[in-house]
Amino acid sequence: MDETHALIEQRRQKLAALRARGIDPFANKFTPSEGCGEARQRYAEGREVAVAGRVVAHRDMGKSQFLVLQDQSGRLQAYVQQQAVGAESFDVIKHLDLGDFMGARGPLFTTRTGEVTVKVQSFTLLAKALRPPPAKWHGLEDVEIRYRQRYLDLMADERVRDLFFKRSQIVWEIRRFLHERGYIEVETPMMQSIPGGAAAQPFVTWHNALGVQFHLRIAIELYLKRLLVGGMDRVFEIGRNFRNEGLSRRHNPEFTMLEVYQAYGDYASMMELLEGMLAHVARAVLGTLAVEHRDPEGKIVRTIDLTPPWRRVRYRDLVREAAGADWFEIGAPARRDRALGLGIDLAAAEEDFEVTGAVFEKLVEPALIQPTLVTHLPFELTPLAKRSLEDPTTVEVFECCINGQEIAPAYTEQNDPIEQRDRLEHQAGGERQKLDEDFLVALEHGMPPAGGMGIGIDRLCMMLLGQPNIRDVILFPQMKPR
RNA sequence: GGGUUGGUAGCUCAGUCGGUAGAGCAGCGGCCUUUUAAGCCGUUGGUCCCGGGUUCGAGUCCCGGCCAACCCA
Repeated sequence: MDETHALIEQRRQKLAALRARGIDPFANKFTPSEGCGEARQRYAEGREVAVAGRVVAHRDMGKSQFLVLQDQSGRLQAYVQQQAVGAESFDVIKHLDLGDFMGARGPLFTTRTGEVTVKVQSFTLLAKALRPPPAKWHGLEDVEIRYRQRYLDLMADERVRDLFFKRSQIVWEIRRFLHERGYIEVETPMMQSIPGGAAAQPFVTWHNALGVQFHLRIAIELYLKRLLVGGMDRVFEIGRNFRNEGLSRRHNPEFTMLEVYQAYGDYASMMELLEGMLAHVARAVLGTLAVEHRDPEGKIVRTIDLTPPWRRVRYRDLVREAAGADWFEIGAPARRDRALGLGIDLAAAEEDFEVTGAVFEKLVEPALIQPTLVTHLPFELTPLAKRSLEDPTTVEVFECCINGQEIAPAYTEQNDPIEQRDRLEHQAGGERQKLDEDFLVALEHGMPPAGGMGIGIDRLCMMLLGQPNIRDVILFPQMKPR
């Protein structure tokens, strides 16, 4: 970031030299006939093209030069001969820097080595780069620069570009899948006076004109349910949630959530929706339902099979497998002791169900690599779901775990306004958190029975794209300010 | 918050037992009209993260700090 570095100074001098020769180093416009990658794909000997891109390679051969231009569609080599453009223009090309943008016109041909190339007849300098690009062929290794200056990471590493193109496709295919099934996409407030729908610390902000405190939303849920009340039977929203928590390999304070609600559905219909959706997305974006995760050396470390139907298993059965078949018979104090004996930190677990929850989180969830729908969760964990008719100590809920992480919880949504009020009051524990009265009033107007689901898009992308760190699927992950 | 590892040229990295700071790439100059990690010749470039200490002498050893990654909480 040194403003006076010699390399930057050199480029500034080149800029001044270009201007002195009457050349505008930042042209207003150049209209390509096609992308660089497209020109290469649609090769025809002698076809005239106009292409533009960043200069990512420059090979000076004396009286001729090779450049490689890169744009979003790919790369195309450009060949410039002195006799074709004249000595003066040739000298401009000769002193181009890596990172500069240029547009070029000319016919396509194939070199002796088989490379599709545009033979430059004329060119336009589009943008002079005043700073050198980071690396030529090893990509960018400094992770902090990769995240803080993601544009450098993107220009240096094709794999990173591909990753984020794929993320975009994943979100696009989710939207397509839901639209095709009659779900409509909505947008609801991110600034809420009473943040609800999850148990998490919110970010606080302030509205000057109203003179009131707002919170950034921690979940979308309560607003989408209001829309169910209003008659929007199939709705979804994809958007940012904010939770005031620490950062980790799998937590970013702002993260993208899909929430989807289906009137006259339940948690079981959400299972089918989820299985169908992820199978569709994997097929469309990856071309397979067998998602391969590789280590840095390229060796396959695991393969996740998304072929429906997925394993369905009860919460209690998984806990018994991990913590002993008699886990639920031994009593709360013994459970606590045994959990500690299993090496589980119970500092945050006050209630008995939280002890079991810690066992699930620390021992069960990380082992669920293949897609698993965990059902019959204890009702204490989820105040917004309906109780199971067959076992009232559980709720009609599933948590979908893949790749050792919870990817999606889904409920049969609570639509009894009286029971809902009881549950929320109990969870709020008196003064600690204000109730969203407006939501409860909405429920009193009648909400159809419904299935609802939330999917963490970032974690979904981690799973589909084989990335172990959430920051590698978020373009600009949260960093401590410098 | 704890543990581990790391911080050296614009980038990627070496640096042995403590003995005057290195390579490749990039840059600059030269040669080369089908190269492609082009090649060949020459060359510029350093607060070795910061501050102390030990020593005749510290990139290297010791102490403290900052920053980062990973693991744990």
